[in-house]
Amino acid sequence: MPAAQPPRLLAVVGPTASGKTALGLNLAQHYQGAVISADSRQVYAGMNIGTAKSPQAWAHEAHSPQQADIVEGIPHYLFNVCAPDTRYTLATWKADATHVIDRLHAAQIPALLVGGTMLYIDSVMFGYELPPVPPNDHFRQTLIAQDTDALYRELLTRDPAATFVEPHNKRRIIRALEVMEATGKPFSQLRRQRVPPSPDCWLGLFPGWEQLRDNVTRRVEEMLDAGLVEEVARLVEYYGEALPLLQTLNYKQGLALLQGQISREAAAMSMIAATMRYAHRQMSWWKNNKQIHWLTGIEALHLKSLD
RNA sequence: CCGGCGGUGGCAGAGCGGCUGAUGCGCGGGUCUGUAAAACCCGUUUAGGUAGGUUCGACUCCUACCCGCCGGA
Repeated sequence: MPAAQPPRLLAVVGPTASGKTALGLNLAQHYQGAVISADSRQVYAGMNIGTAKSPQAWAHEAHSPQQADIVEGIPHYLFNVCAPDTRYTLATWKADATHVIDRLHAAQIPALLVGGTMLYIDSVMFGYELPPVPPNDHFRQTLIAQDTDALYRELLTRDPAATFVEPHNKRRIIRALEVMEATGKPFSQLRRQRVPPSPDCWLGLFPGWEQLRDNVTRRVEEMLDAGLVEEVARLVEYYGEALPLLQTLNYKQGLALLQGQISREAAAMSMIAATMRYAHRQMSWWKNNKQIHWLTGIEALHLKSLD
C-alpha cells in the first residue's frame, strides 16, 4: 500500500487493459510524481493506437529518452523514444529507465514505473546486472542455420550449469553462446549477478478475468474506430510489411485487415483472443512475485483516500 | 430427380482392416537476465453423420438413409 511518505520508486503492474495506466496516472498526480512507461512497444514512435498509448502521447517522431510526453499534466517517460525500424531491447530500456529514475530522484520526484512488460520492470526493480554483450548479428546469423540440438550440446559443454536454458529455445541458446563468446565466462555465472531486491513498493492491478475481457473487448473496438488500420498502413508505407514489429499483438491483425485477408469482425475476435493470451502470460509471471500488493479495480478507485 | 465428391476432437486436417487415430490452431498451465506484446515447455481426460452388413476384428470395405458441396436435367 502506498504510505503517506511518497515512494521513491513504485512499480505499478497488471495485465494489459487492467486499468493500470489510469491508476498510475492517478498515483502520479497524487504524489506529484512522474510516470515511466515500462512497455516494450510503447517506446516506438508511430505505434500509438495499437499499443494503447494515451492519445495525448501519440507521436510519429522519436525524441530523446530524457524528454517526457505530458499526459494530463504528468510527465510520461519512455514513450516514443525510437523509430520502429531500430533495435530497442531490454538493455536499452533498462539504461534509459535508470537514467530517468536517477534524474527524478535527484530532483526528489517520485518515479512510477507503469507497464506490462514483465522483464523490463524486473530488470529495474531487481537490479539485473546484464552481461555487457550487445547483440552480435554476424555471430547470430552463423548459428541460426545450425541444428538446435547441436547448439544446445555445445552450450552445456561450455557451461554445464546452464540447464535453465530450454533445450529447444534456439533464441536463448544462441544468446547464451553469444555472451560466452564475448566474455569467455559461463553464462550461468553472469546471469546470477544481481543486487538484492529493491525494498520499493509493488502495486498490482487485476480486476478479474471477466472484467478484463470486457475491457479488452471494448478497447479493441476503440482501437479499430480510432484508426488502427490507418496506423498500420502508415507503418507499412514507411518500413514495409516485413517490419518485425508488425507481428505485434493488434498490429498483426491490423495488417491482415489492411490486406483484406480477414473481416473486421474476425480481426476483432483475433485481437481479443491474442490479448487475453498475453494477459494470462503476464499473470503467470507475476504469480511468483510475492512483493506485489494486488488490488482490484474497485480498490484502486479508492486509493486516493488510502494515504 | 440423376451423377460426382465429402461427412474424423471446440475448429482445421492426415494416415491406417488389428499396435496409444497424427499434426496445426484454440483452450488450460508453466518457463523467463539484450527480439520479451518475443521465444520455448507441459497438458487438453474414451473425436470417425445414422442404421445395418462383410470380417476373428472396421474409422478404414459394402448397402441404405440423413446432411453438405459441385455438376447435369
